[in-house]
Amino acid sequence: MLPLKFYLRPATVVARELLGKLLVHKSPEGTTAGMIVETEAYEGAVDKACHAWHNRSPRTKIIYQRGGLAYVYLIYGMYNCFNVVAGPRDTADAVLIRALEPVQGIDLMQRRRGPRVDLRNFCRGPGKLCQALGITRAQYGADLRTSPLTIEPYLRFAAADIGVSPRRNIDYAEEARDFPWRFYLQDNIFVS
DNA sequence: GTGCAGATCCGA
DNA sequence: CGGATCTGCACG
Repeated sequence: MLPLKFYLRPATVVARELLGKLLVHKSPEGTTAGMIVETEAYEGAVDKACHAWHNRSPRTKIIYQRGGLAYVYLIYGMYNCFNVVAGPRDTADAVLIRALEPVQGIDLMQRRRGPRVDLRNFCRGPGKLCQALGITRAQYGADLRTSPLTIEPYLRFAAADIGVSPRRNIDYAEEARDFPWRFYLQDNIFVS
């Protein structure tokens, strides 16, 4: 379990430090887990790409809660995306988990993703990893320190191993489009 | 009430 | 490159 303090920092800091951590989901069907290899930070105070930017709605209210909770939303009517809420209460920070390296529960991931999908594509993309781990909006608001959906320490990487780039698919976000807030493990084949 | 765009994925 | 499929929000 990561200490609460880990989460009570800006999304840009948490996004970097989540790399190499283990995302674990203990579901009724079994346990699946993967190492976080790609993240994106969203900071609502200054970030037009953030769902909570000037927008406190039933869907986004969790982003204004303290860090360490799960923000899960439905995208394009079909896929779930999983975020880690960051920062203290009344900040609008969140970290989108974009890709995992599968670690545990490979068989269950295969069943959830389909028989023809190969290991490399189990968790390469925010929608795919939610499907592989069985994460849905039922986990909206889950406390990542006490619920079946948790994040654990796993591997540590040096700053030189971490790549930085603009975020994906936010062309609408004007100047925020170019913020270098996507973080990933260089040379990891599971990065999207 | 209606219309539309979205932090995606898959298959042609 | 287009279609799937649904929700939140703007508009009126």
